[in-house]
Amino acid sequence: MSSSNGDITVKYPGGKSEKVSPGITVAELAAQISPNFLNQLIAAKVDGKPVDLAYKLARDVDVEFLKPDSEDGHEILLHSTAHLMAQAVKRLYPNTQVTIGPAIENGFYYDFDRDEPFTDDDLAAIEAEMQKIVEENIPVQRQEIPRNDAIELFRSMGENYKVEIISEIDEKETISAYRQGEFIDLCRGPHLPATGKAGAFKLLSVAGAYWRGDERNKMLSRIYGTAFPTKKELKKYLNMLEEAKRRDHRKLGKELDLFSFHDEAPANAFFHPKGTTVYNLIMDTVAQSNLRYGYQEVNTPLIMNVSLWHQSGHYDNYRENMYFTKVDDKDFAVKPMNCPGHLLIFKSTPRSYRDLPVRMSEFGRVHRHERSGVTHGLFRVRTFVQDDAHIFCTEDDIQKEVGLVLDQIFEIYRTFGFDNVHVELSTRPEKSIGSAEVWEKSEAALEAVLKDKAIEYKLNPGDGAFYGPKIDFHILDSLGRSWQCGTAQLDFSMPEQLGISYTGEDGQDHTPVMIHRAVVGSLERFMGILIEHYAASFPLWLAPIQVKLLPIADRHFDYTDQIASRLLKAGFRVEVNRKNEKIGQKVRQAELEKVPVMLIVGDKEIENQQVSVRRHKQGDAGAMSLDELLEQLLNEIREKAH
RNA sequence: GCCACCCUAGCUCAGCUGGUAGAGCAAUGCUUUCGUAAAGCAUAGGUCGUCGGUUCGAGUCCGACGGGUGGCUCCA
Repeated sequence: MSSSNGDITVKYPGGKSEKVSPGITVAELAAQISPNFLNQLIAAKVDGKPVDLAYKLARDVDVEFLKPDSEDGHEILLHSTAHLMAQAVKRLYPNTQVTIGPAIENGFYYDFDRDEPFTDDDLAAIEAEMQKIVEENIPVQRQEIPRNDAIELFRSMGENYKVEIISEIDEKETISAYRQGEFIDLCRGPHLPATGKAGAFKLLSVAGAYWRGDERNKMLSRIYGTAFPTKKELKKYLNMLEEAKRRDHRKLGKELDLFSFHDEAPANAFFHPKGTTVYNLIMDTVAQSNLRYGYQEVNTPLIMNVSLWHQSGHYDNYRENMYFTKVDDKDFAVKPMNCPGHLLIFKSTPRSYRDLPVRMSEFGRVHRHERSGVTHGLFRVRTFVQDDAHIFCTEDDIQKEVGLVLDQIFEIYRTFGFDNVHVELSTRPEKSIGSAEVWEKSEAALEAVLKDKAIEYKLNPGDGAFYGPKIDFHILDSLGRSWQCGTAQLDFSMPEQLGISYTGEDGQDHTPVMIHRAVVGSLERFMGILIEHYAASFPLWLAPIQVKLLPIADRHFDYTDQIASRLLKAGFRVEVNRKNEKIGQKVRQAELEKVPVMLIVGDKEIENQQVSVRRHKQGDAGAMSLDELLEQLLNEIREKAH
């Protein structure tokens, strides 16, 4: 589509355009602006498609130049660094087969097939070899190869995985490979123009991974790494990883005596007194809120006859994750979810439309047998308590009820210091039950709620549960990590399955809609998230020990005890440090324990009938009377200040 | 479940190529009674995850089991 004089038109994102001769490469185009500009580029997008700098323009196109600090550019940088690593691996370990090596969020990986899997100790050598290849500054060249030639090429190199991949590529697609020196890899591209363009990189870990993620396939050896345009950015990322490690709830949980794990009950948390305090505070916060939002709390058995689980469908769909037991020769199951129990309660009495909506909540302990390799601290355990609830209502109530659920969820997240929440709406999956009409209606209802409340959300088409669409809530913690916690799911299936009904205005029986909802989800997991979010420096209202009293010398014990007992009576969680230590050491201990308020008591305080206040991480806050302090602290707690 | 790595005192960790355990912190005792992130001295504490094997001899080598850590969707 070139113009009459043979030139083609190139349009840039800013709206500017120019005419150039066909056949010009992206690099040449950039060089016209300035050689220095070209030097900053690593690739480009032509008509929205990422291409190499060597890409030749043949017709009128939109061109966007890519630097490595853009999102698309960074992805290319990561991908090229993966190739760089593969080249280094092939140099060091020639009888290794390469498989795939994509860019991922925050990094890249490459899977290798090798008799001897890689260990952490190999990483340094591979990194050094990568650095050498960067210094060699080898040009990276794209080659388009006819299908059969490509198969022949990779077969002759003994790269059987590549051959397998090629044979699965769509007939219509062009097959391309990228060569850098002696290394050639099947790849769609684009890539950096030369290895010298690689930024700062680091190899992070090795892991096993199945070929194509399928556990029936061979286990390959995967190396993870990351790369950034500059050393500074790499360092920033590595610091963030260090910070995450420092905040790891498993580490802090042990250090601060919150909980422990034992071989006698793998992947099940034992909460110590301090951990139990935080755990109960989370539960109380939700329970209080539930009351305000019109929920009625219930309590259902842990173990129920297996027939119930046949009825609910859990036996067929969830059996692998359930615990079973035999009592009096009858088969029972330990509940993995609370819904069937709630349905039994609903069913236990005749219900009228006047009773709806029924909002039934339970802090229900569930047991799920997670596979041994997937458990992780408090984040993934085999028994946990859900702040579960089920709302039974009519189809017309859906919008209003879901609206209330949303309000409550946002309110509670704010209380815990999470202001940044992502919302996702998932719609009908391919495998689903229920009529198209009901699905449309309920999806529309959920969407209407979100629009009505002007909540931004991401749509996940086809990601809903088989029984209904859902809204998921992800909170962002202080390190910017995202955690899925709350959920609101519509369910048209289970009420019918268990035969629950209410009498309508028309005197007929109707099946109510059920909304499953959880705010914090798993209390265990939420506590883990909270620990990492606050780095265990909990706000006053959540801290397991709120006030630590630090007498200067033994003769101050009596006055200290008086203060302590007054604080206890006012409802505070208090400890006194009676060790034979200097005040500096007592302060240090209290700081390490992350106690929000330290009270130093000595001769001066006794004489003035005061306490000297020190706040965690802030330092000396001066002396004041106990009454003054109490007012301050009680106020802070009432507001649940962060 | 699968792959790699790890398991030594309450905690964090030393212990080289096998010769039968060590530090710091914590704990306890004594001295000290001290003003906002570590006082001094002393004492006690481990069948080196469990079981089996190799060896004259195993924390150390081999195997099984238990527990843990990082991974196992992100498709050349």
